[in-house]
Amino acid sequence: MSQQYWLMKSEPEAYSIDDLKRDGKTYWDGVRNYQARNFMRDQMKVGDLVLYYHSNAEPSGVAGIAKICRTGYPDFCAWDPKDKHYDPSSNPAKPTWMMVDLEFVEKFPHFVSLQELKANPDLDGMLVLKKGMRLSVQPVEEIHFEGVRRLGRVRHRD
DNA sequence: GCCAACGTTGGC
DNA sequence: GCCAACGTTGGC
Repeated sequence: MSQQYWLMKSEPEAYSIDDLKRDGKTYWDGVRNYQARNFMRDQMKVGDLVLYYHSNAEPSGVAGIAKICRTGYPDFCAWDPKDKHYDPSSNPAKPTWMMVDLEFVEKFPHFVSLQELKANPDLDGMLVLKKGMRLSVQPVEEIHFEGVRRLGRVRHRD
C-alpha cells in the first residue's frame, strides 16, 4: 500500500507535541473507540505520517508531524486497574484495545489553528473539520496532509 | 463551565 | 432490536 496519512488527537495537557519531541517516541495508549482502534489495528503501516492535533487546547489545531514506527499491538494499559483507561473487558488473552507507536518528526514553526484550517479552502472536506467529528484517530487525504504541512512550515509575521 | 453531538449500556 | 439514559469528546 502507498503512503498513508492520519490525524491523531491528544490533549496537550495530557501529552503534547513537546512531550513527543522530548521522548522521541511513544506508545499511543488509551484509545477506547472501535473505529479508531480499527484504523490502528488494520490499516496503519510503519512510515505512515500523522498530523499531531492538539484538542481541548487554546487554541486547538495541528502542532506538527509524527510517524508510525510500530503497527497495531495490544494496549496493555487497558489491563491495569490503576490506569485511567482501564477496561476490565480486555485481557492479555483477548485484548479489546490496540495501540501503535509514534515517532517524532517535526514541530511546525507555525501552529496551524483549527480556525486557520477552517479558513483554508484547500482543506474543504477534511474529516476533522466536520461538525460532530470526535474520532481521535482519523485518515487524512494526501492533498489535505500536504496543505496542512504547507501552512505549518510557513513562518508568519505578526 | 456549557452544551451539542456521539457512542455505549442496559432494561424491556 | 429499540431507545432512553448516561458518559465522553471537544469547541467555544
